[in-house]
Amino acid sequence: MEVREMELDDRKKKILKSIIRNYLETGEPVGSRTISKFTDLKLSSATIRNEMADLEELGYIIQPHTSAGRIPTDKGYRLYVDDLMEEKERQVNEKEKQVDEMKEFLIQKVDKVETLLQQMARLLATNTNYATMITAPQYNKNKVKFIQLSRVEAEKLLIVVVIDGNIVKNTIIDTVEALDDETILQLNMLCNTSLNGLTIDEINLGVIAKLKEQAGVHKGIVGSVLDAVAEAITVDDDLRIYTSGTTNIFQYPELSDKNKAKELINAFEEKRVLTSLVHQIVQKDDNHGIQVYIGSETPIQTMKDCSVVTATYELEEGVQGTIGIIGPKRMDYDKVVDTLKTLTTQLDMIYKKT
Amino acid sequence: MEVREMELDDRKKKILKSIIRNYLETGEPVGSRTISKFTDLKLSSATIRNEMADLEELGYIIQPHTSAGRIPTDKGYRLYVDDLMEEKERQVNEKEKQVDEMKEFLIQKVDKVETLLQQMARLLATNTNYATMITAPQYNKNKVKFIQLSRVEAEKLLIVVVIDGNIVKNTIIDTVEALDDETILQLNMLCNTSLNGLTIDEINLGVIAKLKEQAGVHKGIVGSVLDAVAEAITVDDDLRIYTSGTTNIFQYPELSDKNKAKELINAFEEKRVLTSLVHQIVQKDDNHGIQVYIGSETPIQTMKDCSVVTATYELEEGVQGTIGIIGPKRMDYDKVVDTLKTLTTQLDMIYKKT
DNA sequence: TGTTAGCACTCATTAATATAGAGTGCTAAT
DNA sequence: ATTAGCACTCTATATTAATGAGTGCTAACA
Repeated sequence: MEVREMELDDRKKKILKSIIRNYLETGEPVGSRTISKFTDLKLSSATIRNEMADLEELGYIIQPHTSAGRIPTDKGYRLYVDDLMEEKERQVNEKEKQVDEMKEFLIQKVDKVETLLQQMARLLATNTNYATMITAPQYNKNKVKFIQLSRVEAEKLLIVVVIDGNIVKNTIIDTVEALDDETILQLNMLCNTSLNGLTIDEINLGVIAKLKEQAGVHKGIVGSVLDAVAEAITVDDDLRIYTSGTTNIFQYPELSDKNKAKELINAFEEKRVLTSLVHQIVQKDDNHGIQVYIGSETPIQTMKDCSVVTATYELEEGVQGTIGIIGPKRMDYDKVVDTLKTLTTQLDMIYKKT
Repeated sequence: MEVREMELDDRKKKILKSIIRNYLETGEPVGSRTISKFTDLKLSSATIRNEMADLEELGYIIQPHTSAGRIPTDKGYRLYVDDLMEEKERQVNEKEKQVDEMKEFLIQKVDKVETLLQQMARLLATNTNYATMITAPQYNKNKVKFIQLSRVEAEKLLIVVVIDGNIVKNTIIDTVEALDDETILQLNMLCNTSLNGLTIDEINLGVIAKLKEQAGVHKGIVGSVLDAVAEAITVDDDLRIYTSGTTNIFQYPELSDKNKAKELINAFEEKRVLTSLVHQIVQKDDNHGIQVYIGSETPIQTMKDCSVVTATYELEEGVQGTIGIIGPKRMDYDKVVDTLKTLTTQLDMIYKKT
């Protein structure tokens, strides 16, 4: 047997691409005869068989069992996504239709971001037939715009914080003693003068500690108020994840095994599991930070039989969130990436203009 | 053949009860021999067979196929729940343990009601092995306590509404023209004097329309502000449903058929579907409004193969919500009812005391 | 030297068949 | 009224056989 470096020449690539394409559609192992007819290479099945043997040796495809066709490995998918996949020449019609449908959704008065996100998730899910998730925007880089304290009961204080992007957060706290109007006014002044313009990150870091020290006569109250402010602006970022179409996974036999399905759907229900998909730091590129995780590449163990595609969206400067699409490894990468691009672009346009 | 009214005598009841008990445990059709040994009636299987034939004729049980045992019909379950079911003599230990576990959860500082509800749902789900849902409290009967308008940007107005139970709702609206401090002050006065103390229902009914008419110089702005207030207090009550353990249904073969499972889980994901389970008007009885829907009795079509048990809880006077447990028709009714009673009582205690 | 036809072989899927067992309904005896 | 006994039904399970898709390898070919 001749020992030499095996090359992934052009023909092999074409064959691999055909195999993957075919598998993406059917979900069945694909054999040499199919490829022989499928491609324009005019090669006999026997030749294809030889090439396939090579591709298997190179680790791009694998046989589920001895006398079956080949299916792509994670490595194969990776190559496909990185090199082989072409921007699909989708009919403009379809694209337009999709965008229209989206606009229709968006035009319905969605004052609450939450509603918008839930609708987006649903739209994406029905459009792609995969499971989707959208995180609420992270505001940590945004600045506090306005703080207001007001008494709602003798010993209860309402704290409202507005941050860039006009996100409102609030808490009600118990004050140990009743506060008179004068004190509340002072507290208001203090908070606004010292916290406005700071980002949430900055506030959490240490400003509060300093402020507490500086607090004069109302030391105790200032402390608890500041704590409450800090909490109000930090809390619950991890909870706000909207999902949809989780039951779409039943469409894909390779995922709808009872145990797998249970685990997967569970992950979607326990949304905190999904947080590891969130892009922590979003580098601004024109690709909307699209990332493709194939099989075991994904950060979530229970999704090792899936592929995950994530993108970032930006409602306003600095108000960003993550969109994720989760499907079988044989997901239609072209379409998904394309859809995500369209969606994020669209969002940018709609919201940036306003 | 003798024609006579068939009686559901005591022995038949005992047998029916045994059949159902047994079926609840195993999920398998139960045969005459089993019952013959299971009960203390000291009857032979042949006798049981005769009785079973009668029970079938009466519509309480049915044979899935000719040579199988019997399973209860919805009518059978209904009789069981209404008449045959006894307060199970659960070991106090277990009950205590359960409550303790619950308290442990509750003691963790759960300032946000949402977090509490989500945790409760989860706790219930793991405890019962069924799917659970909890609605956020409805506040429609509660009164507006406090309204505050403040300017966050030149032409943006923040509206904060606090209602009984210290629920805070807010919106930001665009004002057509910039408002000066004086105007805002006036608006504040107007809202507070005319809306405070009214229930949400009342406000929605017609107060706003009247107010708009009375509005003097700032007619336009008053209108939009009031609309915003109305919207802030109405919005999103239907969205706030927390679910957990939906994948538990996979444990029950009769539900884990792919299509059924898909439909069911979907219903849980599209939470609005669940709203029909909410008790619209809660009559105050010591049974916590516990209701049992068996099979086709349930208001939700997709759950016609399930049973649903609902109860109401009350965090504070007038702040009520619904808890639902959804499982197979052969759910452990005793345990579920019992658990719900314990939970709601416990909630009442914890929150009423404070 | 790369390509192809041909053939023996493997293995999953499907269908066909047999077997075992649970449970019933009915009859006749107690 | 109750029960033992038996023939009968129907599901579930295991066994076997048949089918066919697909491979790897060899030898012939351009």
